[in-house]
Amino acid sequence: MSHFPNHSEENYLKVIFKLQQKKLRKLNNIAIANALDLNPATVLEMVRKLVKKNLLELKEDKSIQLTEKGKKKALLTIRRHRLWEVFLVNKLQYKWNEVHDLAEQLEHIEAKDLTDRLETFLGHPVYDPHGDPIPDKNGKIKAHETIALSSAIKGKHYIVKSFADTSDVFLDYLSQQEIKPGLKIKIVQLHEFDQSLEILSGKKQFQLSQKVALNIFIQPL
Amino acid sequence: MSHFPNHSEENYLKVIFKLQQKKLRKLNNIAIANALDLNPATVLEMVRKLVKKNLLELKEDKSIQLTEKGKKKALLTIRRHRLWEVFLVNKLQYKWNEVHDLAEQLEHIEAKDLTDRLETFLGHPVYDPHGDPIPDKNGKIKAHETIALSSAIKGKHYIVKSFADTSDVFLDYLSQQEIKPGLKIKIVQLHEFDQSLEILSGKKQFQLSQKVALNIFIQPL
DNA sequence: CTTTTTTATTTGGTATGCCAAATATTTAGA
DNA sequence: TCTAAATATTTGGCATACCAAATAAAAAAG
Repeated sequence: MSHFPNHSEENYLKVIFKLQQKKLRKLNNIAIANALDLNPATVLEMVRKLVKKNLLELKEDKSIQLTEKGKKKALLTIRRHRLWEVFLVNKLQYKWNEVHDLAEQLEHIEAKDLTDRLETFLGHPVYDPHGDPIPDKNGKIKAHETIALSSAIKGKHYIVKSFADTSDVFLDYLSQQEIKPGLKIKIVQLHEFDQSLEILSGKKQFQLSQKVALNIFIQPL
Repeated sequence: MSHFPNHSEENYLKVIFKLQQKKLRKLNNIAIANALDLNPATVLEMVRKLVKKNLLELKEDKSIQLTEKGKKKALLTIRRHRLWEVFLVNKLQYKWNEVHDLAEQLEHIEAKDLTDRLETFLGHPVYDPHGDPIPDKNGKIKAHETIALSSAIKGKHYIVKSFADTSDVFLDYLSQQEIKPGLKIKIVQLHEFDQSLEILSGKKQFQLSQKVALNIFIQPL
């Protein structure tokens, strides 16, 4: 039996998709290595393999890009990930900040129909518990018109939609502060000195660092 | 990320447990190799590794046996497998004969609480869709001294232990009637005509069809 | 334009889990 | 008991997916 060769491959594609979205300069091996916590030599090997499989391509400037095929594969993995997250939160009563790692395992399970059945069972959810949109069965994703909290305007009202960072530490922090998708906030004060902001939600007012604000996506209300 | 080393190991333990149950003479490498469709040399290697890990032991006659530790691990894997099968059939509407391979993948997923949450979500099923009993969280398979409610005796007191049918419709029905494990009941009346029964629980009295009674397991109080 | 730093690549190595084929050992049949 | 068949074991190899360390090449800085 082949040893779940899709796991590694899918993780690479998913990470590359996410890095591409961030549009940080040109995407290189080291960025991928950092994101996956791997050695650059390892990444190089895999990138070559994925190029051979027509899932990645190298542009003239040597930056790494997903092909259409690779992008679709990445999006279908993301789809599975997000649907499982919905399952874990809505059905198994996990907290929204606890499910990432578990979904990371479940996303690689492949079986005829599984994802679509899961989607049906969950009632065709459009967003996962972190507020991120769930790609459809063709890998199409609804682009939501969110902005980073760090670029919010003083005095305006917003609704929290989703988060850029999915690490445990960040999600724990958010859950401690009771910040979650759907939270309605008002920007009370912007501090130029350290780019931190003061925010009002209901009667609770709190201050967020720039680092945090960069990782929270909001929409104007 | 560790490379899911538990997959192989768990498959060996599970298969060995099942072969042991069949009590075919003494269990040897070739039997395991056949069951897993592997080369005997491969099995030998793994058996040695599992002996080193105190999951298997070799008896004087060189037959392969699970240790207590190994047996427990096997049973917990079987538990996960069977619970996922229930999920796939009852929630995702797969047919009972379609789910084995998929459950084979799901059973290896490990996360704090996952199995117990799944069990709760599924309504503490006692049998999987194939009619096999599901081990509890300690790896114990209930050698049940329960009887079906349909064979209860008039006037006696019982406690509801489990259910044979774990389908949504049945579980919904039970929850409407507020019947769940732990409920104490008294048999008020047996109707010979249709084999239905009248039951008293606290101050609430209700009638259950034979079909329902066949699917409820009870113990004398 | 040269030096330094960063990035890419090569090389040799690891672990897991698998294989086929050769050899040794055990068991059982005659 | 001797031999044939079954089983166990050894040996050398393969693929995947990783690594560290050395080297080469490219990019940035001076």
